[in-house]
Amino acid sequence: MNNNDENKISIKQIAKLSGVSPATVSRVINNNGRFSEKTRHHVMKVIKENNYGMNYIAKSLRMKKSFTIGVLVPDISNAFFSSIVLRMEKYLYSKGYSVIICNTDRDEQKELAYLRTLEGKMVDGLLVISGDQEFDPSVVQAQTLTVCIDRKPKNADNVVFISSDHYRGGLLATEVLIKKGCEKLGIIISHENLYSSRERLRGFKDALETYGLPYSVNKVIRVEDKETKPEAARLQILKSLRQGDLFDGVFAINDRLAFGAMKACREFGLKVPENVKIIGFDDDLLCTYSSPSLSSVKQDSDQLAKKACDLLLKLIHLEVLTSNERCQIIPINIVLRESV
Amino acid sequence: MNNNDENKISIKQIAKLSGVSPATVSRVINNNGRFSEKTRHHVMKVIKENNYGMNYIAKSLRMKKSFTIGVLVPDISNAFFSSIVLRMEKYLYSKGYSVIICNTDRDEQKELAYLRTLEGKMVDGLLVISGDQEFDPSVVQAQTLTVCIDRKPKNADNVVFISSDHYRGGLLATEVLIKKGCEKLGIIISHENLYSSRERLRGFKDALETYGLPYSVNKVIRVEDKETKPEAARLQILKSLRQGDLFDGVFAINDRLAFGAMKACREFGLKVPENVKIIGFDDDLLCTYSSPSLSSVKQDSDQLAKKACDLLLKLIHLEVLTSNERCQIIPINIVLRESV
DNA sequence: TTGAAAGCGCTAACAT
DNA sequence: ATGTTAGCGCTTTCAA
Repeated sequence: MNNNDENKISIKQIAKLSGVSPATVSRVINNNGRFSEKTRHHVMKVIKENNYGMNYIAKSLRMKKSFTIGVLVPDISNAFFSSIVLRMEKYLYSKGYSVIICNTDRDEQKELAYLRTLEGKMVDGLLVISGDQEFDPSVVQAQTLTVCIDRKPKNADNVVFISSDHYRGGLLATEVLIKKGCEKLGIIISHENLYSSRERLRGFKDALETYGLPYSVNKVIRVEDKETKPEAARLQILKSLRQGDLFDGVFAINDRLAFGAMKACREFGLKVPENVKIIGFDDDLLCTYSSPSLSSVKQDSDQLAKKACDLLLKLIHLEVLTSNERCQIIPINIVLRESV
Repeated sequence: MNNNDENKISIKQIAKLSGVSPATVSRVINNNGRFSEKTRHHVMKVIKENNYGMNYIAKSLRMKKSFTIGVLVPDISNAFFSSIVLRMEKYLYSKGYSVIICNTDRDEQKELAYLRTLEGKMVDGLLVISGDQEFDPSVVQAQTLTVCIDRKPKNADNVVFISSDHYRGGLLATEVLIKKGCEKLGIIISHENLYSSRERLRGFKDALETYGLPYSVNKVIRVEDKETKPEAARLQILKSLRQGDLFDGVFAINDRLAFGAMKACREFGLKVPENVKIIGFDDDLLCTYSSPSLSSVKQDSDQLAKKACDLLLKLIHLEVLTSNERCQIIPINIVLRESV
């Protein structure tokens, strides 16, 4: 199994060693027919013996296809994103594709620069996960196949869009709080220009309206965009509480914010869930292990990832997608725990 | 800014449009000298006007250099790994490299297959993060430059090794528990063939010895390798407790296990930290937000990532490394919180 | 069923 | 300072 050859061997050399032409070797490797069984056997033997490995760079140049997918993600260290990327990588690997990972940092310039690089590396497709602003397909070459996850494309025509039902998540989460008796609700939110954040907020507002609870701006607690950490949420909530802005229910736009909120309430002397009920979003693994355990809205990241990859592969194989396929909303689930 | 060209333009065409040769265009693009300022201006203008973008595949084939680094990681959805990968990607991007991410799933076959693919894609180097068994450099071509993080290379000669001081982490964590008065310690551990796990365990044992606490096998609570989730830890700890295996201090090999242990103790009626003190490893963001907050050993993932990349880049630039550089141990920190 | 040859877009040696 | 040319390793047309 030792592959310690200094110089990679090429198809040309395999051809010479096998006494056939490079074309035939290529046909054998790719199982393209037009060779005899006997030839196949012999060529394969030589390939094994010499530990030949395909040079995908040369293949890519010739075929204008890199067997590589670019994945744009704001920040891979985010638990939800990394779980999606994990799924994508596994699925795409099984289909013969590699994944180039691009942390955009929510920086438009970096995103743009990365797109240029990815084009230069001839990626066969783009998976765009979340990110500020709508994704503008005109910044990539028209032939660049793209699937957006949790991020609206500017021009839905050429780009596939797939998303969790964030609106419904916000709606149901808020409804849970209301049905548990909460009357003064707060929402804690960051990254408000994110499509998913806006949708969750919209769900929150609509729920309030449905149940006749007046929505007023002071119920929205905003956390600086660049501060997605629980600490920022903790401070903001504490500030609100100290200003006399009391609430008996909090919908946190994500679990990290929820953990920060829980801590703030505890520090302020409020008990969860007795005095204030809290629900988060993303169903982080640790929701079960906080005390009290945290209720949360769970996205089906497996399905999100798999569907996105499937659709991209269909595009790559030049299949025509129905308009239903080009825009899909994946249902969410509510997981109730002690915090409500 | 619209880049919606259907056909990418090549150096050859830029050359024709500029009235110079392809070689000159190449020189201008790569700033390789041997062209006049006037030519530069003109060529650059044509490049801008026609929205030329480098074809890195062709460049790679010619230069035998892909400006791409392969990153092998057991599971990117692990918080510690993803934070390292985030750092690596950012740093390498700033140096002009892209990152192909490979989840090995701790599966030797998948790892091997990926290595073949990466070689075929002519990656300029390999960053290997953790993983079972030692990394065997003989499974890759000799010229494949490799840096191992938290994973021992089988033959230290050709591969750079860089790791946190897991041994010291285990030692200090255990010491903290002992100094806080614990006398019956337990360690909860998974993935015991991981270099890092073994080192942490070794630190635990040595601390016990140093303080004259007899080490006996029943203090080691093992969690199935494939079950790294807190739930498995919770069940194992509960089982131990019910068997009458009481302890007043637990060192968990990672934070997830610690969270599970904390929950188990709570369920068994033990108070943390009054009855049992707990310390974890990795300093997950949520250590601060659990209740009680969790003490933990913090690895310097930023430095780990940066050093690993720096060393790899040095190898790529054919710099000779000193033996000190080829094997580095990064110090850890203990973060004490309520759980002790 | 097989082979010869062209060419993907780039760089680098060599020539001028 | 600039151009000519060969060739990286592969696939694919065309011819046999």
